[in-house]
Amino acid sequence: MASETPPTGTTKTTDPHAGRPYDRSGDALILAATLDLLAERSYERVTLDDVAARTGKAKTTIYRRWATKDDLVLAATRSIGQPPEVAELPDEGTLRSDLLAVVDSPWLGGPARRIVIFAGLLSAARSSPALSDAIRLEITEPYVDVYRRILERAIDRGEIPPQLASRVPILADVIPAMSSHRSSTSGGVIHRDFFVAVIDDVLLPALGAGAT
Amino acid sequence: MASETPPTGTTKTTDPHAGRPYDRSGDALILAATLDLLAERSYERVTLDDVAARTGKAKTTIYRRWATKDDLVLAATRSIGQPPEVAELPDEGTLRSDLLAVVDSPWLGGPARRIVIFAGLLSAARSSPALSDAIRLEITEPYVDVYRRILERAIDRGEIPPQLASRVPILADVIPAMSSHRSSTSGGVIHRDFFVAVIDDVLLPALGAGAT
DNA sequence: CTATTACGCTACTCCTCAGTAGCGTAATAG
DNA sequence: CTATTACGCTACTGAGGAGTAGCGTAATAG
Repeated sequence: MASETPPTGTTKTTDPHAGRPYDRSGDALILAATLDLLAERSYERVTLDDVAARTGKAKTTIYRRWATKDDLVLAATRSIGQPPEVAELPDEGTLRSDLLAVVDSPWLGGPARRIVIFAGLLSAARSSPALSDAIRLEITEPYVDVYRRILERAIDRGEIPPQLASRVPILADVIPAMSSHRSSTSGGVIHRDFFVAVIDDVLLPALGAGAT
Repeated sequence: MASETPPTGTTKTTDPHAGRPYDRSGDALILAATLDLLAERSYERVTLDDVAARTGKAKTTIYRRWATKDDLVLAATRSIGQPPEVAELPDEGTLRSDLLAVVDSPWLGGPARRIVIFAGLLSAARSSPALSDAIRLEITEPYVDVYRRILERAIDRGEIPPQLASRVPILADVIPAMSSHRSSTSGGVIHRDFFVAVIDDVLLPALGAGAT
């Protein structure tokens, strides 16, 4: 079922490869265009003809790589990978600057585009449980986890009193939740001011850090 | 365009009404079923055949009232009306109990169903700007406004220091944002504990009210 | 009673879209 | 060179779903 990578390049059934080779360079292009379209319209309104038109590839070529639309979207999801902050947690010295570092991360093209892509993935998640699981496990959970780890490290550093540790799990959700909600209700672009306000007016005060 | 109420009952073109009258009782049933379906699947996956099947009405009957699917969903949105708290702000004495009163409101069948209906409306909002505007103006904004007014009244009562007034607009969004996000990511039902945690671990501490 | 209008039903049209078939051509291996 | 396999293209199938036509029947007014 999961036919993401048809020929492995080695150990083919008959012949390693004779004939014209796969144009691997096109794959990234197709997956990126799929994500872009998903960010623009909802999952159900993205057609494979759209993807073909935008990439200049033939629809049949796309189907030669991914058997179904769901497979394509799944592969596009997987192509995102995890946020770089998972591998290397930002360490700017203070909790506030650490949070801003995650907000300002260029991952997925920066905050504005990142939010919109998340919204697109969210619409896709409603269409298939497999897709939903993949998005949750590979994208949203690791991302929220970055915030969680940053908050916990602030406790370790003594920046936050340890008795507030129980609030960390729910507070780690605040920035993603607020920005997703803002994006989906107010339709337009989200400015950096909004993220700053969430941090300064919600998150940090909830940790007793702001000037109450 | 807005053909919500075909015959006004008075001042018809030809005749006030001769013949079999409209079955008005069916309208509420149809709109309610539309909302239910919208809560179950996304907008694009709700078909008028579904609505017809669930209500026992004929699809043609539905089309005699609402010209298009969008008109039907728009009417269903309008049928929700505003939360009762808009007309009468809960006054339980403390900010915390006021917030819980809104959370526990039976509006739209209580918190669990309310959140799910909101999610359905959100998916509909992506399909038409007119629908999006109606949902925002008539549902989400009045609802958030209830939280805003409750917070402001807490300032008036001296429960919150007035210099935190600038935080109120963004804090009014916290409960709707967190619950929508939780609902759309974790798929399942939302328990009351979650709302309580948002209030006790996020909202109230951000106002300097919790035991920091 | 007749006239009128709504209802339910079946069957249809039209369109979009996922996925496929087949062909001519481009790129590689040997 | 030939053999092989991928590509782009056009054209197609088939399903699903919005919206419509027409008919027989139910409910009202007069």
